[in-house]
Amino acid sequence: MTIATTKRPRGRPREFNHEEALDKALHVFWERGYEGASLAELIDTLGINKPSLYAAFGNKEELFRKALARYSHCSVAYVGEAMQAPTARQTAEAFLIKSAEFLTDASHPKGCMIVQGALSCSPDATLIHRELIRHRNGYENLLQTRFERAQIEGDLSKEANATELAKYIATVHQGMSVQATSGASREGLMSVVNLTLKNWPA
Amino acid sequence: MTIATTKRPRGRPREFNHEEALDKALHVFWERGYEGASLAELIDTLGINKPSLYAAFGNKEELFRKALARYSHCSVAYVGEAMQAPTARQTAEAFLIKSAEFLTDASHPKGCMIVQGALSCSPDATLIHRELIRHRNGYENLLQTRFERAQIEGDLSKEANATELAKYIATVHQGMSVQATSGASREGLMSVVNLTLKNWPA
DNA sequence: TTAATTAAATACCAAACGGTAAATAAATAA
DNA sequence: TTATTTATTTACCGTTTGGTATTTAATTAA
Repeated sequence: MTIATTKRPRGRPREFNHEEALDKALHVFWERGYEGASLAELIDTLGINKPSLYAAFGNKEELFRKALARYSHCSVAYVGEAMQAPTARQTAEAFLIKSAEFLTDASHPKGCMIVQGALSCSPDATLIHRELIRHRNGYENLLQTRFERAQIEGDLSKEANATELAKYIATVHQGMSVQATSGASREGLMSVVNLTLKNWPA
Repeated sequence: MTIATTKRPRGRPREFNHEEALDKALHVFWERGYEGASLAELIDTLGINKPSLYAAFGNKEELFRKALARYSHCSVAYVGEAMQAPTARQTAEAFLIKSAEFLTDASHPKGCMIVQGALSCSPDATLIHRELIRHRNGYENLLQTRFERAQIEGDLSKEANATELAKYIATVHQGMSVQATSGASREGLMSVVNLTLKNWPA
């Protein structure tokens, strides 16, 4: 009698780890963007061949969407945490400081995939282009909602404009992503963060 | 006797205007990015055929570089003007306000080509990627030099950090470019500009 | 009129693109 | 053992990519 393991599925077992492969795909898309990532580089990096990739993840666009979901849930998890900071000011601070660290982290490509995955692109990438815009708007709305809550809770002046404040923070974050891709250091980004937070509404 | 015109060159005259064609190419690269712009779309927009394009401009990379030069000299001329404002504060203000207008101008693609022309890209675009980084750094250095001059001239506090201030303004500009491409309005960008200038060092 | 020069037009090139059909291999179920 | 199921492998598909050789047309110089 063998040890009770999870029951194996019916046919030939796949020889690669699904999540590890998705993680590798994410890194390729992260560095190259949606269109800049070729299927050739993807299968080369994943170490599997094309039909296996298609069987496991669908086509290139579906693979990108799955990589994007993983990116959102894992890599950019710090955004959600920042929203839980006790005040609006601390939320903005946590979001920007964590961003400065994340965007220059040596363990993965520089910059933010949601910002740069399909900014200028051919008509073929229109759907992904729009999807990433929706994601960026989503994060901006998260900030706005958090700031509105802060106005109700009293730690942010009612004279402040939550919408404008959210767009300001989001814009700085997006600019920091471009800076990171251009080779800016973590210290360089932190100086931007400090200047940005200097004029927080009283 | 005919009117004295500019002497015609030797062979068959070209049937298109060189600068107009370059301008059209610029718009394609501006919207699509370097890699997202296909030769097919370029020759279709320019209304000439491939061999004519190659004879007039070299290959795709050279065409991009020439379009980029035109972009720098014409479209982004306002940057140089902003540097001539009487104070550092007025320079930053002029630069950001003009940027908000430029990035959302309806007469050309949204966003800044120097920011988005080749941000995430395949290895084929490495040289253009680096060229655009050099351009961005160039503008940042322009700001820094202007702010250092202001410290000598006395309209900017010597306790301010010109390098950090320049990076801050450049970062906001780059973020505004992403915002414009994502559909942000001119008013939205202006609110970012106002918040950015709010904390200008006394 | 002819030769020389330059541009435009047609047709073509190899390579890379995203994507798949068909054959083979490895596992479980009966 | 055999049938069934699923994954891997190989080979291939049509299309698009950036880039050219060749032919034809339009102009000036002689």
